[in-house]
Amino acid sequence: MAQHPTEDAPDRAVGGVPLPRITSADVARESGVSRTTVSYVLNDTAGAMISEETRRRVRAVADRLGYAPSAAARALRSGRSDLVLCALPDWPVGPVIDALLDHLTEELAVRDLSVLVYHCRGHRPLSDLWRAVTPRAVVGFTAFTAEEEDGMRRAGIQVLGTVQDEDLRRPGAFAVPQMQVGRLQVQHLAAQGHRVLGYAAPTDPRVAGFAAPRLAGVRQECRRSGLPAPRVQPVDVSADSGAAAVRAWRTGSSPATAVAAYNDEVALAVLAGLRAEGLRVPQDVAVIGVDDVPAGRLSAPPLTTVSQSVDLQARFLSAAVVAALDGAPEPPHPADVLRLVVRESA
Amino acid sequence: MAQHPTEDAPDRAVGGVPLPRITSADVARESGVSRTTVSYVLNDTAGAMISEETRRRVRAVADRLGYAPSAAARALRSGRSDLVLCALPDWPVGPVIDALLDHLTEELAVRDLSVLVYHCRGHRPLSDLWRAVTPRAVVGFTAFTAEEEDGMRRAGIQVLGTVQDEDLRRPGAFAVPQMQVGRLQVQHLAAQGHRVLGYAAPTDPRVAGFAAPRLAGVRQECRRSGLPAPRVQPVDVSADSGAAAVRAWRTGSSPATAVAAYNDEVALAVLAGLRAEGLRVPQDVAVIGVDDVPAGRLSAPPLTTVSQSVDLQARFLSAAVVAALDGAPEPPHPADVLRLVVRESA
DNA sequence: CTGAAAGCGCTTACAG
DNA sequence: CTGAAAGCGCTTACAG
Repeated sequence: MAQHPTEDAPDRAVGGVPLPRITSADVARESGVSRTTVSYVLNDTAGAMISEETRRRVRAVADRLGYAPSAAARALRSGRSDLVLCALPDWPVGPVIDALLDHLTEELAVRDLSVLVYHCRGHRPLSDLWRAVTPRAVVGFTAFTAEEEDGMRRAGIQVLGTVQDEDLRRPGAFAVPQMQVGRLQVQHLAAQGHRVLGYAAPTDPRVAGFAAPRLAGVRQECRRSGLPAPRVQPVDVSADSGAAAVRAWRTGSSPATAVAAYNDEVALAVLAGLRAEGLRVPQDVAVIGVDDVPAGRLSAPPLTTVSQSVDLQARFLSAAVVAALDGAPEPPHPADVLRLVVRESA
Repeated sequence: MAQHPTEDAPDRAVGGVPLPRITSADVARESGVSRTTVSYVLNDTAGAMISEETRRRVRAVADRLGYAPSAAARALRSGRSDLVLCALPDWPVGPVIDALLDHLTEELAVRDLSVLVYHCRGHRPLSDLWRAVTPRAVVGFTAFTAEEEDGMRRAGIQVLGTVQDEDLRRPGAFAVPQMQVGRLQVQHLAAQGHRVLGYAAPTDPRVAGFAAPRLAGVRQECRRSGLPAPRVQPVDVSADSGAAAVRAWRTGSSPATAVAAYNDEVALAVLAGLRAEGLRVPQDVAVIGVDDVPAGRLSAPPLTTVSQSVDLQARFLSAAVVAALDGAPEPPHPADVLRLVVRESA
């Protein structure tokens, strides 16, 4: 916005008088054919017998006029759009989902599909949106209610979505097995000889859906390996919070010698807390995170973590969307999405 | 996607037979009025004299049937939608823009506007998209070409966009003054008595648009303060890269005693490089970043940085979009968006 | 090889 | 207070 009004803003001066839209009728008139022909040419409709000469002319005129079909009209007519809607949860997404979206956008662009991202916030129900834009598919990075999902399916929209681990066999489900994430953390820690583990849980209640299965996996693996149950402490993104948790873990007759964190960000806070308490990592306390964020490579010491291999997931997700759209069988889930990245902290 | 086919997938079994859409005609028939009346009631059309009794009935039926107007039809009819499109650049966005989007989504939801985010990737031109969804406004977090912007304006779409510092007076422009960011970094460093500065530039060519003005600000402030020109080194997100830059800064007759980094992520890499080279922060070399990311609070030592106060920016952006939509005068740019956050690294 | 015509679902003058 | 009718721009049988 201009801080001071300027004289030379012709675009704005004539503002409020939008030029009429270029329609297929304009292209038809200008190239001396019917709208039918224009539609056939521009959509490469199979079985339309149109001379090369006519095609060339129509395309040239469309280009010259800057014609772009109205998606609204097309959607109204055909009942479908070229849109894939991604619904994001109301918690901060972070680099993993960002990367997933980027990849998906690129993959689907080659199929002439546009990915639109909706941040589920505040009070507009998602249903307003999908009824509005009638996307071909909706990809949820947050759980849908059963009614919502039913509604979309009934409207002929393909629904893919993250689910909790136990629902992974449902059609359209995709998810990293979050329990497995927790198990992997404990396996690594136990292999290093640690027996008493602390668990750094997130404080943001909105991520509870992810946090619960990870912690469940940690608990389960502790049981399996014959370790005592993990000592859970909430940790938010501050050194103070990390330090408080550290003090709690170190008290008692059997202090924890290793900490599994909900994710790298929380792990970084634990690292800072450990530093503040004068404890060495990994000698006094080992730490392992989840996600493999860039900052984890740069911390002191560099963070051992569980990577979710975004690339594999992204490729699978794109393939799953395309398959759903084509009515093709779903692609196989990728194996080995989880990878242990051993650096110095554990 | 199911890992194994399941028997109990009734939703999928009947798939491909989408239920017909509920239309305003259905609501009209069911409530014994005309479609006109349905439209009047549901849109609260001013000047429509409809009995409270009728309104109640229509609304009840609409609810019961789960009626939601077709955005495609509405857009076709009115030439406008309830959508605001945000165009993201093709580089990784990070938490600042994420926060901006979240806030914008919430602000605009109360005006019944939905924010849709488009990751500009690959080969689909943006114009395909805005012609397709005919949004009320397009907010660009990346520069538009002049033709693109012209096209949108002519189609009656409000265009807001980030611009380089020098264009800040253009209508629809919003931007944090990036040069000012660089100046602030140098001012702080100079106030601490540093005279020879290193600059850690990003290696990703896609962020050049942001990097250039920040570095220009650093250069300018060095000149003004009578400091020698900053010694620029590229740094990517790795300790090795940070260490290489550190060695370069420390060689020669007048080694740098402080480093300004393009952003916090790069600053974290510099910190890691300094650590690897056995240098103390800030005693041997001071470091200042930009963005105030969470990881910067947790690093060793905690990172001094320039915060862009996302809240203020978000509020301004929302207000600017709403004003543009209403044809109201643009809100004043927020003052003091930039804030120095002094922690321990400088 | 090409065109006239219907219809997707909505809103809005216009006419009762 | 309410309804019949036009028209937004497109695609697609259908008829030449």
